[in-house]
Amino acid sequence: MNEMDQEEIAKRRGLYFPSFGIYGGVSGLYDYGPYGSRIRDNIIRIWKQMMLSEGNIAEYDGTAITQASVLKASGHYDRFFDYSVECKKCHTKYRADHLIEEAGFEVNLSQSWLDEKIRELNLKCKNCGGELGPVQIHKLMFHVDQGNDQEGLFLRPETAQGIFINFKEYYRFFREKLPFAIIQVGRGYRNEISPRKALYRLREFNMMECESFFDPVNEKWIREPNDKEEIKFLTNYGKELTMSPKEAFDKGIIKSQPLAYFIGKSFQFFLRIGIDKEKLRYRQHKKDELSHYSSDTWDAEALTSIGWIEITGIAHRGNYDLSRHIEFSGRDLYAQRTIPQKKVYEDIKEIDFAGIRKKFGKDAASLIMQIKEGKKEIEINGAKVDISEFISIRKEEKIVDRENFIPVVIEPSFGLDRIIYTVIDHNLHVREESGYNVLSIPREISPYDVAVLPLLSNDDMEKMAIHIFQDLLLKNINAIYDDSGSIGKRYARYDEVGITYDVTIDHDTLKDNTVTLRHRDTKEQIRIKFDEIENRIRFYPWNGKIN
RNA sequence: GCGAGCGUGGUGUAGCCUGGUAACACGCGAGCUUGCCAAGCUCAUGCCCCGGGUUCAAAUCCCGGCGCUCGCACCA
Repeated sequence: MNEMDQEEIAKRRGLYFPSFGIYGGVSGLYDYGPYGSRIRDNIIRIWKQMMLSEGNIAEYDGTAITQASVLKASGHYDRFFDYSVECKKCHTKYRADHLIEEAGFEVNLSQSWLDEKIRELNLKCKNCGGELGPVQIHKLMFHVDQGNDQEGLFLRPETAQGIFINFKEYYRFFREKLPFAIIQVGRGYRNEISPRKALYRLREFNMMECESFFDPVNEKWIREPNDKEEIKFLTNYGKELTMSPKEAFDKGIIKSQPLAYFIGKSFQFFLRIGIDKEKLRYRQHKKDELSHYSSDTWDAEALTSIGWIEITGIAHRGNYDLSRHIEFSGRDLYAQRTIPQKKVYEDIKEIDFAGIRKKFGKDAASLIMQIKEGKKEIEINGAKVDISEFISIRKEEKIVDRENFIPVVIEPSFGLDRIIYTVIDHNLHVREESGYNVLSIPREISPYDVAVLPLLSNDDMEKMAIHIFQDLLLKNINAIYDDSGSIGKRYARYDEVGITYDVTIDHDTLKDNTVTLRHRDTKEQIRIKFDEIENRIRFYPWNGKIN
């Protein structure tokens, strides 16, 4: 299936389409239509269900509008600018900060500094030796004008930060035991310079993120990594390996147990929603490719008609985020671990308030305040006063069996839109015999459970079909009804948007309440009583094969 | 942001060079066909990205804007 086919079908069939179409659209913004929205929701539902079924994962839902101070702590505020220079002669573009780094200098991220440094070092175009133009700035975060934060507000460039900020809420929720994880499904916003390729690079996009927290001395998830599935790995040395995540961890290819665990988990998720495992690999980031905070990152990449694309990143973020938020907010975002009991002696300062009051009278209040502030030199009206006789230090014995630490984080982060693109790419086929399209996505993510179709458009059959349609709706089955055009045309219509089953009402239905159940992939049909439909599409879904 | 190409019914395209009634296929709708895999027939619906200019006349030529595709760069 080539790239244009997907976009054409997506537009024509209501999977997704450019936003604000009647006004010409805005690049990098796409809407999901009637079928696309349902596929998307089904994928989210499965993902949440798989994650929450771990038992020690809880859900979070934060706002997209974010205080500048959060993004200063996270590092986005400083790093979400691109500084570029362009060669005046051959128009090759460079990152200004990269040029200076390559010249061996520490970079100070300000536009004027970069500009001056390039002149000072007399840097030239690497391509043609031409003179470089002025340093240009590109803001990669959307700014929201307003808010009481002096810097204004921003749309979040990732959903993760809200989770880190609320770490303590969840730490309490999990009764102060690690490991646990927090998931969030939501939108992120990046002001891409040139969004491209439909759902591949968007300005507003859907993410499904999971932040899992560990004690660094016991970095271990509650379950073992998958040892059943053979997965293709591409290491940062460029070596290709095929093995299970468990084996990859045991052999030290993946250094972190939870990282291996979530690779396995994500793999099972991908298979379940219909991604082709032959077109899936996990590629380790090279040293120079790693984010500023990460010591190891593996990207799940899918081979699609636009090449290998990153659909999920599983990153070891260390304790970067929490330690930054501790530093910037001054708040306690520590976890605690139990340690062997030990005795600690603490100095307790005892102050003889009565004695001070007796000696200094009305000046006592000022003195006591100064003592409490911890001042070394106590004075009254500029004159030093000796108050040592009123202060005594007492040693107190204390038993300590807990200590603070900053948890480390493993983050699997799923790019939902790219995943949807990949699922469609991997499942959209052209029927050889007819040349028509079939979207063979798994039943679980089908936009509707079933299409209800009268064979003929006559009153009796339509009446019966609508009756069956209503009955299915009452059973909470997502059914869609259609009596337009010929039966073959309708089958083709629903095959193309991935609906797995069609129920057809024909002459026999009127006589004996049976219908035919057709399967999208095999085009086979079986005849069943209409009150068995639910059973055969929900509880014991028919696989489309006739014995 | 630069360079190149492009923007015509719901979708895919022709027409543009050489200005003069906008075309084809599919789709969608109504009907006939009583038919199980986009069948056929009849009828109907519906389009020149936006703004300005040139001209008697602009889908067509010119300018600007917006958008798309590819390449460069970017992808934190």
